[in-house]
Amino acid sequence: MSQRPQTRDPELTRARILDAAEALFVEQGFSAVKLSELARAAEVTKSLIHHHFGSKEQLWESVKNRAFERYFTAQMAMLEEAGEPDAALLRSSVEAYFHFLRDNPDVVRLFAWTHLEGDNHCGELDNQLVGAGAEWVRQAQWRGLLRQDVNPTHVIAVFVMTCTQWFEAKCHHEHWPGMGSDEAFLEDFLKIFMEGVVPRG
Amino acid sequence: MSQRPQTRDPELTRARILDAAEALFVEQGFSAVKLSELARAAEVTKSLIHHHFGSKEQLWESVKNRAFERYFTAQMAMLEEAGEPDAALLRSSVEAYFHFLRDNPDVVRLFAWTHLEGDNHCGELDNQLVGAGAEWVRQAQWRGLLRQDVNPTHVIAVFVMTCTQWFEAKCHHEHWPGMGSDEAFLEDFLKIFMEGVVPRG
DNA sequence: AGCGGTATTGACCGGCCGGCCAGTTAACAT
DNA sequence: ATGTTAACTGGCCGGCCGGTCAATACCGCT
Repeated sequence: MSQRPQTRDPELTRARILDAAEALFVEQGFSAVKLSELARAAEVTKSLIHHHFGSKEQLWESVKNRAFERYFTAQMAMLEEAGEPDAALLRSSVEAYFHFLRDNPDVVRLFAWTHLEGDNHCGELDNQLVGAGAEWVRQAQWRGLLRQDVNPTHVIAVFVMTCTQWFEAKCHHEHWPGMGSDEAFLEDFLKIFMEGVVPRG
Repeated sequence: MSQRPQTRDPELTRARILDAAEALFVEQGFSAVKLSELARAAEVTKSLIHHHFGSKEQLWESVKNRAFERYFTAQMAMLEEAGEPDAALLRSSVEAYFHFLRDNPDVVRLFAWTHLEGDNHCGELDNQLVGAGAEWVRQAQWRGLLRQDVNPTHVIAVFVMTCTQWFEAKCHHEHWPGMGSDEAFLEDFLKIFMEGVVPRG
């Protein structure tokens, strides 16, 4: 049994607890996680968890806060990189979002858990993101680059939900007959989506 | 306290337990449900639950089996009603699926729980459904009624996943700025989807 | 050096969880 | 009537859950 370092580092301890908690909560869900298990995983005592976070529930809140903050800043960064709105940029935004979810499965599962809890925790942050995305679509519509008879928020919603569900329900449809790889599906989705949002020729 | 009827009816008892269990599991998830609570809700003793179902886990399996069977037969009935494949029928199939989910929120949550558990429980049944749907799309493609450069299974997947996520993540996006009602979203999704799957004119 | 504060520990607690079992009662076949 | 089977009950149990608390170890400040 390797001894813990003698020096104290409360921030590192908090981070270790948060990391272990995120892994377990994301894997098993809030009520299935046992504090004893979590303490073992984080290599701290149970009491220390209570000392730093108060209760299991507050810890769960902290985990969600931290993860959503990460999600939000990543998305905002992507959004700010975007330049002039046009169809090609919409396509690459969808690709970027899809690949972000692929590379961050924890975020996907966290969303799923909060959906089931009816938790709209990341509400304000998300409203900002969606608002910015919708505004972006609206500008492209004004310029005649996207069809104008659809609600811009719905355009965002369609691709966000398709990408999200692709990864949330992976275990469900990955064995469907004829189903392709991540990239093959994205390719076909983009064919349908892009053809559906450009103005009718 | 109303007395239970003196006559015995094991099937009714089983059904009562299954009903109560479905309600609780769907609401709270497997590990958050307590057998004592379930017994109270079903108006039976805890022992009786074990007598009929063995364990909490087996009960959860039974609940899922029953619910997925219902889902499967409903979907199969809808599929068999479908006639000649064409674009209009695809549209009405999407509408039917969307409204089915709207009217069966338990099914939606059940799917979400099983996704998080990595449970591919309804695998075989679903493969049949998806296979039939994809075959239907393939025929429409042969006849030139749908574009031929997309995987038929992906066409099914796109609309199934969008509809599913719309209801699974309702609490998440229902407050997004500019988001419309169920029907308004379905309308816009269909505009995009249908325009995306018909052959380019 | 001495002190205050807090990070950290381990022992402990009340409560309740899922599950079990011995016993009772209704249904039914003969 | 009587024996058999299975539905049903109440009481109980071992274990572990989240949480508490007094005691200790370490750090920063003066």
